[in-house]
Amino acid sequence: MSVHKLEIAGRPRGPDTPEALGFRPLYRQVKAIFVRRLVDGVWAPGAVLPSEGQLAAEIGVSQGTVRKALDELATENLVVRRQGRGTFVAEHDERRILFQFFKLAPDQGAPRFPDSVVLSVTTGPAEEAERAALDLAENAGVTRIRRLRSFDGAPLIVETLSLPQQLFPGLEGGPIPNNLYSLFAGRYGVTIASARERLKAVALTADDAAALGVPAGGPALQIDRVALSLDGTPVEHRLSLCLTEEVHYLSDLR
Amino acid sequence: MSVHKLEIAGRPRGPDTPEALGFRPLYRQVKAIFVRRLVDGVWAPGAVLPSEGQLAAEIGVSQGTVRKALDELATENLVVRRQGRGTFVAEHDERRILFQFFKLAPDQGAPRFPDSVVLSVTTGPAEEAERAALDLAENAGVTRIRRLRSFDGAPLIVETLSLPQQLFPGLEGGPIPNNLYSLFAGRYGVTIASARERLKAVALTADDAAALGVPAGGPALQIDRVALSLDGTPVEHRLSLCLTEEVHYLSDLR
DNA sequence: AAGTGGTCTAGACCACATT
DNA sequence: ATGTGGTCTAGACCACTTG
Repeated sequence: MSVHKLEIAGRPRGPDTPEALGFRPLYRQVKAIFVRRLVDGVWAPGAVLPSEGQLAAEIGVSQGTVRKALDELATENLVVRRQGRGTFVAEHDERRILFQFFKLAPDQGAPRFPDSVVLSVTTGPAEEAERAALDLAENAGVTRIRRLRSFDGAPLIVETLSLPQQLFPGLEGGPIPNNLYSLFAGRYGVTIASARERLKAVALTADDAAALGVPAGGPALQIDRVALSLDGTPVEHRLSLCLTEEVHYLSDLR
Repeated sequence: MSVHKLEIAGRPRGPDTPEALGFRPLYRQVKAIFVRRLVDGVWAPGAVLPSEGQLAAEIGVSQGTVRKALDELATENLVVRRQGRGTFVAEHDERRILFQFFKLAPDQGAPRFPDSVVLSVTTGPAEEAERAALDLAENAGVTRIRRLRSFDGAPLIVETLSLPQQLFPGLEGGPIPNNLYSLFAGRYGVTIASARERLKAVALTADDAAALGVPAGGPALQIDRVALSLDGTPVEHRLSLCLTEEVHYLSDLR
């Protein structure tokens, strides 16, 4: 059993607690403990967490406090709760990615995952834009993956990913699977937790148009994505160019 | 004081409760009561709700149950909670719209709200696409607003809104403010609660290009929005065409 | 000082899944 | 039957805002 230093030990907050540092509720401290376990891989994707009661007893708080911490993790899709079964570490299976990270859907028919063909994998020093997006040092290196993604053989997306070499060493050596986030988690212990996408409409360059097999100059949806890991570090930059004749990007505003 | 029929009166659920209808927690029933009050305008935008304790006493449940209902409403941005002050009905002020419903932001500089110039306001029978989007009957009428939106006089968006005449009678008569959602709430008692946007990259038609003051055929971001009211009814269809040279659409994936 | 939402606890019981 | 998460309650206390 591990030992944790909670800012507040037992029940009432002592008046000697430094109040200048701002108030931090117990359940957030507990949540931080859990996030740490996810980051460290103590709780690996797919695994079952101990029950609420066990966690409460271990850490020394009430079950309700553990519950509130787990509820927040569930809201952030880091954990999945299933009544009667238990609480599980979220996995990057195809379903989840389709739901959470892949917002392009066919105008007609059910959402699905495109096939991928890798066009090239290269390594080199990070460019200015990549360093900015990924928060890298000046001498950092990146691995770049360029690939074409299709529905039933019809080219849909041509995209270039930039990944920090330090985080994903040897990536350029092996095969590149279609589901990259699953690879990141399984081989490198890096869990993608969130992403921010910036969208523009652009005219296709000759190069990109050729890759997609369409005339140059036509409109394409450009998606500039930065994906963040569990601890908030940017770990992937991805520039996608999408043909949107029979496909759209879905954004729910709530 | 109003009277509510809760499926379960006191504390324990009797075994005679029809279980085939599925389980519906108390706090969701309470939440439904609150939503009804919002829909009916009993609680108008900007107003303060009674305190948790008062609501609990009135309805006959514990404060914790009221709290959970209010928490969900707060998550859905229907209500705003402020510690020490109270719980307020959410308003469609410019800040909220900018944060929740306007996802276009300048590449450089802080997010802001564009100016609008109304190009035309017309009424007529709903077309096929409008009926589908707004779930209208075959003989229903719509009011269409076409307007140009700009940053500092630089045209950014040309858009056409379609609104059910039945919901917004007389809309074509008066002036059209920049903040439509505020008008919907104030004049028609219709609160926009959520929206679904479908994005594509398209080539500008001669007509749209002329409105925007750019050459025809250039790329534009097409945003097809359907906005839903509190009770889930589609109440607005909006087709926007945006120049994204110096602006992007922001989408957070979490 | 008083009132509000926010946190934390302890305990009871319900719904769900598995054994 | 057992174990899990989910709901509901009651009460205490904390943090924040206002008079």
